[in-house]
Amino acid sequence: MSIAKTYNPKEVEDKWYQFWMENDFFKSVPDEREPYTIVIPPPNVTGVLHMGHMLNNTIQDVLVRRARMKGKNACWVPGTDHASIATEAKVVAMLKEKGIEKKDLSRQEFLNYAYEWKNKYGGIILDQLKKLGASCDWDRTSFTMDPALSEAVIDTFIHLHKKGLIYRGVRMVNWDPKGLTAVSDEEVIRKEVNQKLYYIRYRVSSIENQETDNWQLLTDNSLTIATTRPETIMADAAICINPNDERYTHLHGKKVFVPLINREIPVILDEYVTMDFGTGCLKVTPAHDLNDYELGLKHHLPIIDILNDDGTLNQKAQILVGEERFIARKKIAKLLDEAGHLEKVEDYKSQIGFSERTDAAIEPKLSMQWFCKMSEMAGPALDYVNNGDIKLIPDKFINTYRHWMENVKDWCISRQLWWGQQIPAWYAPSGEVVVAKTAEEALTQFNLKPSTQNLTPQDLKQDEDVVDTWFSSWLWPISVFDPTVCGNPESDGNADLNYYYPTNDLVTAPEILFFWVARMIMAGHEFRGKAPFENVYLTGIVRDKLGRKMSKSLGNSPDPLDLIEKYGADGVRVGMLLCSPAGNDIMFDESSCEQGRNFANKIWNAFRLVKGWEVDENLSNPNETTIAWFEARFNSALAEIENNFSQYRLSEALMATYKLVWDDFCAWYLEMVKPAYQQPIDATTYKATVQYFEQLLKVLHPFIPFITEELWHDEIFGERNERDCCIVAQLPNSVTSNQILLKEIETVKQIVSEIRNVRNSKQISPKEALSLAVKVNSEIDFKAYQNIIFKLANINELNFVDEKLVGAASFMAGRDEFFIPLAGNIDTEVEKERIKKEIEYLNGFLKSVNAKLANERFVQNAKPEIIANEQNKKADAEAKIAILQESLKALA
RNA sequence: GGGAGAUUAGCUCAGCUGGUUCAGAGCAUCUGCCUUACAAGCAGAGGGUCACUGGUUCGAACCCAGUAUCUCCCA
Repeated sequence: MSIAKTYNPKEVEDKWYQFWMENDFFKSVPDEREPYTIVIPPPNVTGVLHMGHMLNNTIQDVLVRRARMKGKNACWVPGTDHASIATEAKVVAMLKEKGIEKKDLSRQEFLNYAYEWKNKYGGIILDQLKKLGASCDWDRTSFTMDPALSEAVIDTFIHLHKKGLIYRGVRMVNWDPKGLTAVSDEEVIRKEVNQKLYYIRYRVSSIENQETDNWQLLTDNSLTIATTRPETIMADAAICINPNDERYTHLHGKKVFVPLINREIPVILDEYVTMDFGTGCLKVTPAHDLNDYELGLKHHLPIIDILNDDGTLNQKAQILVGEERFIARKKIAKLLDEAGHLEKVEDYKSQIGFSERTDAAIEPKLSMQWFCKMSEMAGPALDYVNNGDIKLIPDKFINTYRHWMENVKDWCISRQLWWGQQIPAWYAPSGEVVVAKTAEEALTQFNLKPSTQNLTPQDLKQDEDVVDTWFSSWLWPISVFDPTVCGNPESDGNADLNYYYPTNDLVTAPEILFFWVARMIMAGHEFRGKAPFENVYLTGIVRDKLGRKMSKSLGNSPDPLDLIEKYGADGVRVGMLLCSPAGNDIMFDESSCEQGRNFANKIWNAFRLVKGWEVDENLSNPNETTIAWFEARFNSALAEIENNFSQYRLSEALMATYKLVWDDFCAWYLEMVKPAYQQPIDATTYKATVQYFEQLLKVLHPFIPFITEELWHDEIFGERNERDCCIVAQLPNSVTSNQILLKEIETVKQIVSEIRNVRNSKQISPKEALSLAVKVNSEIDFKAYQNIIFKLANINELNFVDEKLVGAASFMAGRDEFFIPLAGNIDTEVEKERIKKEIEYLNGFLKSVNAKLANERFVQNAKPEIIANEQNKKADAEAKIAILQESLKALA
């Protein structure tokens, strides 16, 4: 049966994935082996696979497969997070299409729809990972809203509240008026927007000292402020000026009237105000601006909130009540103008925050929220990284991590949504609140207080809000194994947790270093007293080849499944890994997948060659040297690959593997041992080659699992028992390799190349056999390599000579001189020129070496081995020059 | 505005503790080849003032300072 000339991934990938699953090769249960654990960064349950996931999960799979093949009990836990905002938005949109409004549903009805949606679409992304070959233990698939994991979240909330680390407070949050929820800083996208800067005059209530030298800004007893948000003047609590601003010293201690509503507010002094921005007078609106809020706190200003949750103006605004904020802005500009308060309007560009989910302009808003105190937890979390218990890869991220942890702000954990874990806080009719797991427990707590006794369960109302999704995912490395220890740090934990935790590696993106990685470390410390992982491998952002971030809106992201369809999963994996050193953004170009596909095809064809060989037991082995060489080469490459992995240099490990297979094995080894067309091969060489092939499949497997598994089961490798599969084969350990042999074969390769060059330049066909003579000046025994040279360079005789050959093409390899007699085919002038050039080069080299050695300070300061090295170089160059000069003489 | 990082071949990147002529790899390009494993291939070749300017050193792509450009994070 003939094998296809090109490898067809489609025919084999699904088959082997199925096979691995059926045989439970991904499954892990605790045993006596050393565990190797990765928890997946749970993708958003609403998500579909994008290139970022591809990169991230390819890396994880390489690490997991490699660990498995090193005899560890490898466990990769998959799962998804419930992504409250994104999912709720999707469900709301879906309901809307059906003509159902969220506000018409009860909480439970809404959740039923949401679960229905999740059950239908929530697994898509995990199925896509299977196409990539991800060897996750699917039996362990977790979801952040699984009952047990949700309970862990609630228990954690109660635990931290008890410890005083969770509190309720009025704080400035990023309010999404469209989504009607607070969003985290990370969910706010800043964009530059063209705006207007309105210059508004406020009347000063009394001016005692009119001896001012700046009347442009102070006409008619007024001052002028510049603002982009004129609709918020009704919420003004003060005007702030810089105390050092000499233009305004006369305003110290004065009051002004807010235009249109004529409310009197004070002029306050603070160096916070930039004197050269706008007019140097700042309106302070504590309820609607974060900086103003802080200024307000500092100066004890009242907080006047004039906005409703949906972004319309409320009663406190006194005017334009009920108008939407942007409409109100236009209207108030008109009103101000009509009343003579609007001095001028300028165009102005500034950064505005938009909700990642709804794209509504974020409104800074004071709101009653639940917060998690970060200062106490940040300390230990920082220590783990500072003292090296957790390594960030690459370590340049330590600075960023440190900076963030040292300036950590409290975490707003409540979200005004239904999809998520409902906050376990219960309110009495009086408004008093207790935190408890159930209404009954809450009742017990209330009954202990004199002010809230004799309540019935019906009197209690649970907090409407849910907790932030990150409040689930920070427990992830623990809760996927044993959710019950969350909130119960004194618990011993189950067998799984004790075996798998702490996990080994976490592979994630640097942009969530803080709000996920750091918080997992906090939670790990809180509940286990141990960091959740040892290494954090930070991948880059996948960009297109123009350097733009891949995004749906730009449409510049290829569909990963299309890529797999086109290049095979193995090809895409190689393509992703080749261009992705840790921590660097990757400029993704489809051509790298093509390279990956070509690589798989190369392996396929190497296999076809070997498979096509017929063995003749009577033949003796002519390839002893070659076989020994590849053994050495394989081991030295293995050591290099090992070293790359130990430093998480995956792209380099792959490249080393790629070269080992393509260059060393295919281009050299196979060419060296390959019998002539339709000739049989000797048994020893065949056996060695098949064995090497099998070893290479193992080394390749973590990178390209499908083709390696496919080939693994071919009959050339002999009868295999059922569980003898590439995925669980054990990687060989590198043993010391024969360095002399490695070096000498390098010389042999050079000789072959030189002969090919001679053919090329003299236009001699590769089919025409040539004769070779060598004048040996080194220790190398070329007899041992004769066969190789004969075969690869089509040489039919090798003569050992003591004198230079005249009328021959010549070259040097190391110190040895080689001649190819080519009667009448040698242009001595060209030859002389070539040799002269080489001498010139060597002289230049020698000069630089001599200069070093003649330098007293070099000889004094440099390390002895470096000096010895220079002396070697000198001797070597001198010897070569001598030989070349003789050659020159011989030609003359 | 504050902080972090980057700048090496056309592209993507290595270059560890300053020490071989150290300037590398892969891809791309160019020139030959349809040599029965592979044209998704084979054999060759070209290509760089290591962003710039100074400094330290016997010696700098590497260390230091400044400049320029870019990226990211925070405000």
